[in-house]
Amino acid sequence: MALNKRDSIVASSLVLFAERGYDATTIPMIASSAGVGAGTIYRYFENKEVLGNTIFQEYVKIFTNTVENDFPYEQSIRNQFHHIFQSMIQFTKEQSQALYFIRTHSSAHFLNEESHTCFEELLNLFKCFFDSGKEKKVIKNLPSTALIAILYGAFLELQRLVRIGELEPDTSMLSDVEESMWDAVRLHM
Amino acid sequence: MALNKRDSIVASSLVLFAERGYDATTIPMIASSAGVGAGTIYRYFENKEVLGNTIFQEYVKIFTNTVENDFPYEQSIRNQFHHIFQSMIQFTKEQSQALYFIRTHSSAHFLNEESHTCFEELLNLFKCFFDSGKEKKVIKNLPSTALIAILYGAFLELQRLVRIGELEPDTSMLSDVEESMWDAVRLHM
Amino acid sequence: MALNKRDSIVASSLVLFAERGYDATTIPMIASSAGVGAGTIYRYFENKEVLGNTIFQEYVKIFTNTVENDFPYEQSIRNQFHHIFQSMIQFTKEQSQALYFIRTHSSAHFLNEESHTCFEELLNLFKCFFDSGKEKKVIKNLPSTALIAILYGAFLELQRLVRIGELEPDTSMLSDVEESMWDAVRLHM
Amino acid sequence: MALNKRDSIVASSLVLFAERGYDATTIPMIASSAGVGAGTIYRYFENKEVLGNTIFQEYVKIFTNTVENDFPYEQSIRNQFHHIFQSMIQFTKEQSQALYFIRTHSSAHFLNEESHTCFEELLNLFKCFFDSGKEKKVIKNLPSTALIAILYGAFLELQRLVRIGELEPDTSMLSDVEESMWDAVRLHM
DNA sequence: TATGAATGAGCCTTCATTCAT
DNA sequence: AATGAATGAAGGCTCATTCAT
Repeated sequence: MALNKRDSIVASSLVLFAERGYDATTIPMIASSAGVGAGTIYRYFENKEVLGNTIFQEYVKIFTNTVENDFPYEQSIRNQFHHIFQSMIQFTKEQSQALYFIRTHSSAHFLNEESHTCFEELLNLFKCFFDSGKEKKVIKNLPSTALIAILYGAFLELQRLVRIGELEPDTSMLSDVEESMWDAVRLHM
Repeated sequence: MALNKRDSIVASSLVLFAERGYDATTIPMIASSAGVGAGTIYRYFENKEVLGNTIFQEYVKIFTNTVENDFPYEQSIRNQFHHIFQSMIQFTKEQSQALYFIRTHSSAHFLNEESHTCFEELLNLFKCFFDSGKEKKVIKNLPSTALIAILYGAFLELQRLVRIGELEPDTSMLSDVEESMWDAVRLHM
Repeated sequence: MALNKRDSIVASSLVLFAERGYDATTIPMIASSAGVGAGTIYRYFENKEVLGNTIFQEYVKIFTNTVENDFPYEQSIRNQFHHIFQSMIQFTKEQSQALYFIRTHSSAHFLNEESHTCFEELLNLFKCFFDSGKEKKVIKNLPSTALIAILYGAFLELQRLVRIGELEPDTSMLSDVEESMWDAVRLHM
Repeated sequence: MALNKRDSIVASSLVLFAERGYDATTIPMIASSAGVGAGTIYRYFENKEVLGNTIFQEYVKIFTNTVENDFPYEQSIRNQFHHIFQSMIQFTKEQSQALYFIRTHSSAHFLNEESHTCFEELLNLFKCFFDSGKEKKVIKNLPSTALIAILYGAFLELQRLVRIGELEPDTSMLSDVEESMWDAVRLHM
């Protein structure tokens, strides 16, 4: 926790935004949780809205990078799906609060154009994957947005369970879940 | 809209809570939208928190009832799944705002014990279904909480797309989605 | 002091703005001086800036009306001057703080276009008078803005003395001052 | 502008206080305008209030000295008046911001006893002049405070016009103004 | 000596809640 | 029972002031 002040503010904000939501989180809460004065926050972020957008974009980008990193474009759709699923798990592990924050705020009123674009880019990654999968007749012929919703929605809800301690994310369970979600999107012949 | 005042307040609150979120909705907003004086709301609800919890519980119960109603306990797991899926769609159609409100507020900071219990009961319905399905070797051997998360999470995310107009909920698409989600949870032999 | 709330707020604001200046006067100060809650001020004025502008315009208009009222256009320049001087004295008596507030804030940073226009109209009254006086060769041939400055500036400073109790505004002194100021602007042949 | 730091702070403060007013001028503004760190200001002035008072007194004293300097005690009242008027013009020219600052802050809330005394001393100069003039039956028999108000008030208002560019301070206009103000205070027989 | 990051008191403003009507 | 004017606690934010470097 003994990071520099900016990181400390970001970390505390993320946790509070995830736990209570942006609107129910006050600047004094963030300040005290980050161990800084309320005024200090304004040395790093113009205002609360900018803070919210910055954090949103920062973590969406980390998520996007996690998925994009070493993406096995040359391999089978199933392997690509495996990569995506593993990326989601890895991001969840490293940034347990971040994914939940992104989920609960991806259409929040305070998000600006840039944040939306940033989020679209993430979704676009998934879209490309599903489109190529549909082309190869490996993925169900549902709208890509729907396929993303199924994968992303299910994953987020699972992640919520892990967060609140209702689900133990051991390897075997995770691989079962991966199989379940693959079953959901793949074309059964 | 000429309901009695209480219902009018509940209806208006639901819409506003769904559209703007609980924290960003003010009592005067609700009052003016419900066509009553601000003070009147306090004749029916002790305070904003009670109002929020009441609405949450009310609609979760309606959802629960929709699923429980005419539940085909005697029929196949697949038929039971169909019933559940149809119930979700029906509830979505009838109470388009309600499901979104429940989704976005199911772990809101203002919810009290009773609200959480109420929500657990809804999830428990699904749990029972999945448990019996697993027993009969028709449903994947994943924790029921995980299966619920997959079904519920995916459905909610899809519903969000419909809400924002990104997805057209025609019959054929819906039946494809049902199939996809059944694929996700059923045991493939 | 038992006026309605709006008037009470206006009256208190005027006194405080005059005594401490707009920037050094806080909303809580006004509220407590007016005997209302801080929030109440915002039922009557959108914000502090609007409050400042409203008061400025309100009193400038009263001043303007005081001067315009029964203006003896048909009479001699000297009589017109007498009317103007008497109007200033009357306004000062009735609204002792107002003139000082106007003086100290007539180029304040918070004034909007409308306030400036309103003030220009007041100055224009004087300008017209001096212009007609110059035409008739009764008033010195100085720019009207300068003549206004001399009359208005001197009067304001005198009024300040009365306010702080350094000068007793009895009739004979006032008529001497009027004579002095008339001497300042009239053309001596 | 490469003065020592103290002078640089004083000069910058004067300009900002004159332009924006004491209350609307922040310490960081002064610091950046003076090219020093914000903390440095506190090496030279205990706090903002002390800074304000110091500057007020400093410039009032310069004004006083300008008037006192080479005062023609031996000459006629008219000549003395000319000296005073010329001093005011000279001070205005050299310290254009200072006179405006003094004018707009001469009864500011932050001024302490010493500042008021200092200002009184300036006024006292004028008082002595008018008293001796009245004794010699050259000046109107008005209270000296009133005569000062007329001279000083008119002059300040004129100076404001020059400042905002509404009046061109050429020699002929200035001598007309001097004549006008002399007419205001002198005894007409 | 000089700095500017950090602080927190206090500002303006909003809004849940009360209460006289 | 219903209202909405009034309230004041609390939020976001600014800025005079301090202090470690």
